Amino acid sequence: MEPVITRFPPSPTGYLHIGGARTALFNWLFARHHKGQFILRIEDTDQIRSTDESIKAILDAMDWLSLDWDQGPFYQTQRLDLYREYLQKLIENGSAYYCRCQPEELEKRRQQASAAGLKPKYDGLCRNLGLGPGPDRVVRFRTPDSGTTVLNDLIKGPIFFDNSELDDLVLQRSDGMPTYNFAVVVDDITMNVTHVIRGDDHVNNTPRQILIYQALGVKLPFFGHVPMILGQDRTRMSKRHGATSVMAYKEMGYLPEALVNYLVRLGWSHGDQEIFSRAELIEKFSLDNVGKAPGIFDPDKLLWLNAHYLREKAPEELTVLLKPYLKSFNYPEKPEKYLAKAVKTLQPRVHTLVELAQSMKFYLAESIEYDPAAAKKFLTPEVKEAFAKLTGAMGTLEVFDEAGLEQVFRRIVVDEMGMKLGKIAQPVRVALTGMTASPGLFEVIDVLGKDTVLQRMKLALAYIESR
RNA sequence: GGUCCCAUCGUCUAGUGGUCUAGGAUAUCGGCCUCUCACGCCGAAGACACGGGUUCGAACCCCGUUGGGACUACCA
Repeated sequence: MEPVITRFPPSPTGYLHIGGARTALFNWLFARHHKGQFILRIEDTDQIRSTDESIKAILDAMDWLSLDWDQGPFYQTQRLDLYREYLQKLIENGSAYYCRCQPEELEKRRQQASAAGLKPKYDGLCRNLGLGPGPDRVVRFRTPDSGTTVLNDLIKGPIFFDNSELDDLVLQRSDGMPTYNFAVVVDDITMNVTHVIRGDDHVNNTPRQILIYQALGVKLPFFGHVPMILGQDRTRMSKRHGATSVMAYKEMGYLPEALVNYLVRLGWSHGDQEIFSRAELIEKFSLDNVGKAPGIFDPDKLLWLNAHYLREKAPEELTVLLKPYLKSFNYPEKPEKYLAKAVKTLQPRVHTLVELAQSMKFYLAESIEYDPAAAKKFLTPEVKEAFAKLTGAMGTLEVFDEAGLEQVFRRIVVDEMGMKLGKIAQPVRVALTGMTASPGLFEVIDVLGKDTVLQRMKLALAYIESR
């Protein structure tokens, strides 16, 4: 069995989007599963729209997702000789011909044709003129006008196309650049690609490509067309459906493993399993379990997965990842150990790194602000006595840890004062965090440390006095 | 318009003729846990688009209808 070779061929006309990332991922997984190779190829033959920034953005995103390639990146603009060589073969064997029709005329004739109720395909004007090269001339493929082309799709099964429906597509533009359908074929042939896995928006291109393979007398690769990812309104994902750029998810505080897990499960499944490690993915991924129906991108489920992976991370590791996000909030610097301890208490309560950074505020800021409603409700004269006693008791504590703290609280509040712990926990929480929702009270006290806790308790006492 | 693809809870999906009074996940709602909020646990509600066949028997096979999507460039 020949080794599997897959490829991901983005065109550098923008950032890597969610759909492209999934295609890349499927190709990567398929190659890794079969212990084959994964190629990265930059399809930059559209010189007007291709940019270096886009190339960098795509590479960055691939890197963030840990999708490494074994060959490339190859650039089509550096392979022009190859396309010319293959084009010559087609011209020589009569499968391609020069055409001098100009874009404007073509457009006009297309409109006339559809006005007359005909297919707006190329009318074959230059087909048998025997034209040679010349300025403003393109090379077209001579599509058979009868017969059927079969695409045996790995995902969708056999699909039949009448060749008469296809027209004579342009192979080489008047500027000498190959067009997509031609360059892909030449590249996939010369790179020995065995499996072409791509979005099913390419299904209709495939018969044209198959015809080119055949005209070249070359063996076909396997094709697998993956259904598209749709937005909430069931149309193709685009900017108006929210963030579509992979890197935008990084900025929003998502973990690459969450995005990968989400993307792979959108269109592929393995029984009832939802969570997959990278190793499991490689082991279990198969085209057989890729569905045929398009999927709608569901931000809620992604968020859930992200929260899941956030919870799984070791606090120290998460702290490292959190640093850049913390920075954007301009908090005072704190030691790594302190950060990790604080992170640990917040981990199960947040969904993104941004949310985590945001919720670190009461641990990091010099002073806290009371939520007005919370202060009004909980920082009242009736907790004064308890606050005073608690502050005093905590001040004398030798070991300032969770268990000891809880003991002190229970002794004073429950035993001595005969109150329910809950009655006093909320006010203390407000005094320490400014909010009514936070990690466990004793965890918070433990992380904050004696000095800060006593200081904030005294501040709260003063606040109560002043109202 | 033409060509092609698709169709199970709101969403992602399991399901490949009988085990389906259709399973899981997410989202929603309720309860438990509890110092709050989360996490976690338990529970509720929620789907085979429709119509014909084939068959002893269809979510599963066939046809049609409807609905949705993609493509229809000297873009990829």
